[in-house]
Amino acid sequence: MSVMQVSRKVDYALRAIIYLSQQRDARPVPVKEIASHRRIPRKFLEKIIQDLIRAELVRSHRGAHGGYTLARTPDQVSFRDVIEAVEGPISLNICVTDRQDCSVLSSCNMQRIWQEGQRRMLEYFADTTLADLSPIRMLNTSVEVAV
Amino acid sequence: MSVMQVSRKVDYALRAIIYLSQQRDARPVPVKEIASHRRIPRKFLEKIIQDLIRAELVRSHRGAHGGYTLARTPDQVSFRDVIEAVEGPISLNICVTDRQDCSVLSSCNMQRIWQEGQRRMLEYFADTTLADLSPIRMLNTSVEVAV
DNA sequence: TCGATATTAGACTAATCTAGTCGGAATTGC
DNA sequence: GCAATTCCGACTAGATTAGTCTAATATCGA
Repeated sequence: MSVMQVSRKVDYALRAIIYLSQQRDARPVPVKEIASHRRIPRKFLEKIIQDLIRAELVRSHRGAHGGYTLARTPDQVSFRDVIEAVEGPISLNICVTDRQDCSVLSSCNMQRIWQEGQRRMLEYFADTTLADLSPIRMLNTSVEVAV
Repeated sequence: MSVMQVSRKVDYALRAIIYLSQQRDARPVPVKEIASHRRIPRKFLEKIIQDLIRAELVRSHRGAHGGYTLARTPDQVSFRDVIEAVEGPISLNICVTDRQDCSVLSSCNMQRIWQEGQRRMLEYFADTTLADLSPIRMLNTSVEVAV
C-alpha cells in the first residue's frame, strides 16, 4: 500500500539496537528482555540479532548471564549500518545497481535521478547514529560545552 | 536482497510516462507502442496506465487511432506524482504514518529520524519532473537564454 | 557435576504480495 | 461493419515476509 517502506526486520533491528545503546552498565542484555521491552517477537528477534552480529554491530555472550551488548559506541553505529546489516545494500531502483537492464533503454535516462535520490538518502542515514537518538546524551554534551 | 526499492510497477510507470513526455506531436500513443519501445509487458502496462489516468497524469483516447497522452506539461509531472499514483503514499516506516504502533514505545524515539529522511526524499522527488529528464529541452532553453 | 539460563542453527510455514496473464466487453475512426 | 484500441475483472505461479518450532551448544554458579 505504501512504497519504499523498510521491512519489519529493519524496524525491529533498530528498536533492539537502540535499546542496547540506552543501557547504562555494560551487562549483557538477554534477548528475552529486549523482546519484551520493545514488543518484538522473541524468536524472530534472535535471528535478526544474528545479522547484527555478523555485521559486527553487536557482540554476543553465551551461557547463563549471557546476552548482547553493543560492539561499538553509539556514535559509531549509523542507521545505514543497521539497515544494511539486516537487508543488504540500499538501492532505490534496480537500474542503479544493475546497469544491464536500463542501459538497454538508452532513452530512459532516469537512472541519474534515482542515483541522486539514493545519494541523498544514504547521506542522511549514514550521518545519523544511535547517539543522535538519546536527548539526554545530547544535553549532557552541550552542558559540558557550555560550562 | 536490497531494501527500500521501488516496485517494477513504479519503474514501468515512469518508463511509460517518460516515453509520452518525449513525443513531439500530440497524437495519442497506443499501449502496444509504449510497451515494445520500453520493454514493458503489454497487459501489465495497461493496468499501470489506469493508475496514471486515475491520478490525472495521463489521458486516454479510446477506439481506433486511440492511445494515451500526457494530461499535463512535463514540468508539471513530478517523480513523486508518478510513484504515488501507482503505489500510494511514500512512507519509509509504518511508525511515520501509523502513530499507534510506535507511540506505545515511548522510549523508541526514532520516529523523527524516519520523518526527516522521508521529508528529504519527498522534497527531491517532488522537485524533480519529467522536464528535468530531457537534456534536449534543457539545451534549447539555455541556448534561448544565451541568445 | 548439575541445572538453569542463554545463544546458535536450521528446517519449516501460513499468509501476503508481486508481477504478471487471460478473456472479453465497450468505444471509436474509417 | 471492421479493425484498432481502451477498459475491466478474474485469475495465478512464484517469491517474499514475518514469523514458528525443535534441538544443539555454551556458560555460570552452587
